[in-house]
Amino acid sequence: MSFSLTTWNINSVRLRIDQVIRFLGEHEPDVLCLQETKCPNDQFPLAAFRALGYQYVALNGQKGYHGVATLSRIPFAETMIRQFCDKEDSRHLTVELAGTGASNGRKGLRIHNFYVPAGGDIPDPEVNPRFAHKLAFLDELMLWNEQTLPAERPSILVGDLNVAPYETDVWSHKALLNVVSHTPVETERLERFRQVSQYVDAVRTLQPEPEKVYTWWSYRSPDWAAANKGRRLDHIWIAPSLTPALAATKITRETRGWERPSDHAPVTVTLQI
DNA sequence: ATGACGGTTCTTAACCGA
Repeated sequence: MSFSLTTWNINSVRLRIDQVIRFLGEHEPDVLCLQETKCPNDQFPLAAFRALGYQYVALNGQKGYHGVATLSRIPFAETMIRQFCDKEDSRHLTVELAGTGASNGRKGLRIHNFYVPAGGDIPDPEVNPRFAHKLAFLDELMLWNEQTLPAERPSILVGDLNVAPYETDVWSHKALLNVVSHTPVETERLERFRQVSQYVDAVRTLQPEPEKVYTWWSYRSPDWAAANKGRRLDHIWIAPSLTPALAATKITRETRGWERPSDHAPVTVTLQI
């Protein structure tokens, strides 16, 4: 059976609901994980998703900022939200898919949806509290990992991790070394977390370095497609037990060219389970 | 070539994103 999942930082789900619906109609992933929904839960545009068969919805939204949502054609056995850094912000949501575990003695498939703090402008935690928050969030992810033991159950970790970890994840490694999202203190933390948790970077498995791979292009670039000064900030990591099932990954760059787009492109993984 | 932008808010300027 084929299973596909898309992660997309939509930068306001209400403003871009028509684009989300268009994407779902064209690509039909089984599960969609959104970040930066910027939408309180009671204002989430549920009807549009239900009409396309995404009946199962888990929300962690707040007003104005951040916000994650997971929409699915497969029922959930469980949903979980964890707070990070003792803040009330909406940056995490885990769902466990029903029918993927207990009946045959296995642990169910969990999907972890994250929106890691952006980190502000100055890459110095001493003078920039946002960067300090980002580093603390990445440190806390390591502790979270020890409780969830992703190597021991089928799981997928996705989201806007706001870090471009490898040299060919940015348009210029040299130019961005001191730019938030690609500084060594961030990239080393993220890579350490991934390695300790034993997650496999699905996109880089199928598009290994040194190929340049991006998922985000700044709004400020006047000709984003020609300049192509992107970064790979959005990620899909799969548990080691799922790697034999990894069939395809796709970054749908064309949505960045739609009218009034998100600055992030959707990233999709397909597994043959 | 980190901005020439774009989102939200008890809006009309401030804040945040990355």
